[in-house]
Amino acid sequence: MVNKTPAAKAPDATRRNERSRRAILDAALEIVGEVGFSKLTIEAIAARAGVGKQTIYRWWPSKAAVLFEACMPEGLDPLTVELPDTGDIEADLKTVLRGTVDELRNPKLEAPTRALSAETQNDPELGRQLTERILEPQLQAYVRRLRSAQEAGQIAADIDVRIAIELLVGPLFHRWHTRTLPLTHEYADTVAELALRGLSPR
Amino acid sequence: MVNKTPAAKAPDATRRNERSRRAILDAALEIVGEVGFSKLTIEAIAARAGVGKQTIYRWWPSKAAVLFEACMPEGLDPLTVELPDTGDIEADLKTVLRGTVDELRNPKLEAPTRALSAETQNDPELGRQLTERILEPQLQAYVRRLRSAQEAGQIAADIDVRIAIELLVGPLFHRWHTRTLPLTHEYADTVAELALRGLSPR
DNA sequence: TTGTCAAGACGATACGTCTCGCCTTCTTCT
DNA sequence: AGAAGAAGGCGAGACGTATCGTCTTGACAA
Repeated sequence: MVNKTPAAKAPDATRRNERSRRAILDAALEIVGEVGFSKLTIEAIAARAGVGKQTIYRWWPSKAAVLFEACMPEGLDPLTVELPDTGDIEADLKTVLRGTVDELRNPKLEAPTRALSAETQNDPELGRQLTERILEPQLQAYVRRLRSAQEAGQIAADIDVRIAIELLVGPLFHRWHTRTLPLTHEYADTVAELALRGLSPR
Repeated sequence: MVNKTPAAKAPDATRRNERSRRAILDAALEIVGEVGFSKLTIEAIAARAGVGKQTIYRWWPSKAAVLFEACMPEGLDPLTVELPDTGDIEADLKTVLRGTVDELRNPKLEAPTRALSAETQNDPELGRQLTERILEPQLQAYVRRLRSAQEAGQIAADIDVRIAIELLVGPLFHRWHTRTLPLTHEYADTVAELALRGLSPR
């Protein structure tokens, strides 16, 4: 048996229409920015993209999956994600965390990003894919940079770098999720300073 | 003008049926636990609660609002939320963070909690209410406990306690949101230790 | 008398499946 | 090589179902 469900014949990806694919992704991004995720419907995407509904259902399992692909950087090799390494771990982390703040505050990305973040709570499989294809490559870049800092003696050698990462980015995402206080560069700097103080050798 | 929309006449809360209210909240919790938030419908709640749909629409603006009220502790005075203070800030924080981990891992609460967390991303007004009535009272308890630690010289006096809190709970919620690594008591302890190391006086 | 209540009818909307020609691409036959 | 199918994605939209939020009815309680 080839397919999990014998009735489900997989579509032939080699015959796929790239123009339609792009039109769908662009339409989804436009609409979610205009009216929000709850009013983003498959029918509206199809209408704006000038596409049949079946063309969407054929290639994506949900509107969240469409939005996910629409947010994916296209030709970007995940392995190219790299953090700066000037030798000064504090300066480098501040640079990166400030960049994260800028991305989270980017008005063009906010609607789809929040929609996807929300959707991962109720759709663990989507969350798994998002983690694997977007989050994990970035975390691996952190891992490499923090190991480098450990070898330089700037971070205690016995610290689990995965936990170190969460100490750095957790507070930023928490503030973004809860919208309690403004997410600023100053905040990123303070978090970097305090976290590094906790991570440095005694 | 009394109402924002003249046509909207406010219902008379004094004549409200408490039995129906409880049946609705209980039904909502049951259903979201069984089939998830996306399949939680107003019609299903009304049917299971033995209630007319209008009785739900009359008192709540959305299914998320119903779930929110269903998750609210009933007779609990928010001011009574208090963190332990044994004088040992590290031990106390570990106790509290372990409790948070236990709550986040509680199978009965997981479905509604994730659903509400997701909904706050796309509904800022709901997020505001959830922050005000659930999150903020707990944060205030943290503020009091951390100020006490500052007075005892266990935490640097020049640190913004709001940021200190985010350093403590941010990593926990980040792991809960992303489901990357297991959320355990050991993790809570490590976060408390590392964060406190960053917060302690130099 | 007034207003909530349970029940459910109602039109609107979006769902996901399907059917229909149209068109492109690949295969086969002369 | 060129013509004639064969296969399958495509745009369009009809279809039945589900849920939406509003509205109506009659019972009941304050």
